Amino acid sequence: MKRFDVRTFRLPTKLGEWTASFSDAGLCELRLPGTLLKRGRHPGRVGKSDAGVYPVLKDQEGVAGQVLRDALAARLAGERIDLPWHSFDLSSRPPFFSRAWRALYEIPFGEVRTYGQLAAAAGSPAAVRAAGQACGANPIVLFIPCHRVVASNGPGGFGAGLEWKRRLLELEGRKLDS
DNA sequence: ACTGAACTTAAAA
DNA sequence: TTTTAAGTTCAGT
Repeated sequence: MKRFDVRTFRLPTKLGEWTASFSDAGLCELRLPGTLLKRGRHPGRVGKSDAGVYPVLKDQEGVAGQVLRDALAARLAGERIDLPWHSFDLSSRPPFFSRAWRALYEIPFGEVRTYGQLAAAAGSPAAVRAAGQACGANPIVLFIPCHRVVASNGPGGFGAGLEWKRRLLELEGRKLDS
């Protein structure tokens, strides 16, 4: 069976240069400026920037590309914009992660949940640590809102750095504290 | 095949 | 306040 190819693009925004990857099935990765895909797991982990290696996503890259550009710009401007779940390509991911990401997607704009609540929503109430894993492994930052999950006692962690978690929550009118 | 760590948590020591 | 056990996945050995 032919393996579909993945095309990666840069997306310059008012908040730095993001990176997006598309497979034939849809958006399979969206990461923050200054983060790099760590092979296998932990996309979004901090690493050397690879800005410049990929072409800039242009309007003529197709509907999916335009939709993503517009949605990203809108979100960074504070608008409540979501992308349809079916536009993501989350194939071949471990079962619990898939359920956790789906549960993340269900968290409304501007609201937050704890890792415990996420684990329960994903079907395994005791898998709180795994919930953290799933957040860290989230391939589509922002639109699968792993930034809306905080620890029961504090802010919790964030692969790309807590600065980003705070920034993304502030875009939704939330302060990262408690 | 095992072990430890990972964006945790609640309860026990 | 510190320690521990728990569910899921992956990296390292």
